[in-house]
Amino acid sequence: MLMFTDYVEKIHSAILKEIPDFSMSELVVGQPGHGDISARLIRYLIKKENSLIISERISKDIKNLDFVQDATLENNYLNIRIRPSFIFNAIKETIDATGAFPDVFQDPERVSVEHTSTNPTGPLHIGRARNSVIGDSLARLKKRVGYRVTTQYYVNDSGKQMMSLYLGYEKFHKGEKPTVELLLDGYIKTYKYFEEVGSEKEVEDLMERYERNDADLISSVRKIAAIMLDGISRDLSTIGIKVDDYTWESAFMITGETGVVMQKLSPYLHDEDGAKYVDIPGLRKVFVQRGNGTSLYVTRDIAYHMYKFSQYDQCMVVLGEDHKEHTKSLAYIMKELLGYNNELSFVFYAYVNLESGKMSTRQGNSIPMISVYERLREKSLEELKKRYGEEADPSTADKMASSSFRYHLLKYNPSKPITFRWEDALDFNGETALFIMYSMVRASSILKKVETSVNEISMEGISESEKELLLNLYLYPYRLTEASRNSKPEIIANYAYQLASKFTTFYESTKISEQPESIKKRQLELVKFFLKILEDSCEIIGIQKVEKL
RNA sequence: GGGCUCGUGGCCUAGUCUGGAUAAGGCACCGUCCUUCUAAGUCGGUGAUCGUGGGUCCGAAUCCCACCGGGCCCGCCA
Repeated sequence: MLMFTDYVEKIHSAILKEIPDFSMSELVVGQPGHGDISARLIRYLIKKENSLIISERISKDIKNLDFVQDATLENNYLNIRIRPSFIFNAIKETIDATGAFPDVFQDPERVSVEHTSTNPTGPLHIGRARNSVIGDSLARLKKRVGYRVTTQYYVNDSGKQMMSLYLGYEKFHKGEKPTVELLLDGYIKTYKYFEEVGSEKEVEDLMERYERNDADLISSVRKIAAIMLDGISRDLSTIGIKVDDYTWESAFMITGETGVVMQKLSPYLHDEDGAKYVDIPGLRKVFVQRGNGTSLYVTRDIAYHMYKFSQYDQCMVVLGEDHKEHTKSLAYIMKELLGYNNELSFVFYAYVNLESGKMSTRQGNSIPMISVYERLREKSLEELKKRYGEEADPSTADKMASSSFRYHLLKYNPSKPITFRWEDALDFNGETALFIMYSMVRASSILKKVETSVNEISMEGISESEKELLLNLYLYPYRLTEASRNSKPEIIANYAYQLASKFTTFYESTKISEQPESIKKRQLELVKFFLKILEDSCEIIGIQKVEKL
């Protein structure tokens, strides 16, 4: 829960005295051009005879509030300007007292955010990385607003893909030291081989053995999976992502949890040639057990969610949009058939495509996340060398690459497909992480170089660009709330850019070092607020702080 | 064929949930600004009947219907 001085709430209360059913959503905050907060009155006044009198009365009430500078009626909008000193102090008091704006109150709710969970059959490619980037930012966002968050990776080490990976190693590289490259090569060859012989029997046999708890096989497969998973975890760590919990899917088979699931579902099971399924209204049959008695993805996923529900109040899962149908079945089974009331929600994202079409690990035409990162890093270092020559700091290049990569995949609405283009990914101009980092550097630089001896802060002669910046800083808790409520970390990505942009406008219009002392003091404070809040939002979206660019 | 989803200047996007004041940015293009806290930047300009056609409404990019185009799903795969 976020704690801050909420002027919107105060205005809302004031309007409620005249219009008892006035909705909070009719208060528009931070829309440029029309006042800091605008009250949309039209809906409530349109049918009323005495609308003019009511709106005048509201206007008068609002003007009487101590924090309101001015309120004007235009086209059934009441445009309200807040006194800059009140916004300034609202931010300053919270930062001085707690070191952050807004302050946060720890929520007792335990939240699990599951992301990535890609089959360990190859290195992380940029499509899957979209999942990781969204998921990690979502987790950080939920944490920021006060939830107790744990991130989860569900390791699929028991399905068909995994068995094919194992088979590929056994068939094409047995005896060699298993590496990511070697395993991947075997995996691709195996799928080609299936096509050639027109049968997948070999892998089906493996799956059956696996589910019958063949200890040797399970341990061999896990060894192979662990090699791939290590690679994926390493890739994730280069972009600052660390997962708290890894849960191995095979665990639910070994411990017999899938059997428990079948037992609990038994009243709802139907039979079709020995295979078991449940009927879901509006959807089709959902099979939970094969004819040969082995379990299916849904079954194991149910077991996994039973486990998660025992530990968390709320479970969120980031998934590719192709899993939508699956999650409908899962949600129905968990709630309606098994009676769980824990909150279960999903964030779906559309795939990242190439200009040449889709990516596929099996077909070997995917772009590994790490190669994009490396290119970004090279370009960053190159640019740094242009500016600093041999003094260029390689660790800055790491931060530029990681931040750029994450921002590029996060800033879009997840439901929109992305076409990956190298020229876009490697662009450092415009709406990019670099612009945001650059504004951070400029602010840090001011704080290092400009000083003032006075303590009194004057609001005199505050400019439009300063007011704009101040207002946008104040908007942060509203954006956080909106982003968290809708599980949309991209709102914070857009906010950070907008904030950086407001700062840049202010920066270009004012030479702080040349201002009279009491104004300089105010502006230095403003720069401090900016840096504090920008860093706060950047922490969520994975943009790292640098001192020099 | 059925279901879901996306369609906003030449290109990439925000806004759509919760309808409301001149549709907000970036890239590219044209012009402007570095002896002054970092020009990866600034300021200004050109450029959009918000896929199409209907409907609801005082009011539609936003809601409803139909159609067109792209993506995804419709396995005893995951």
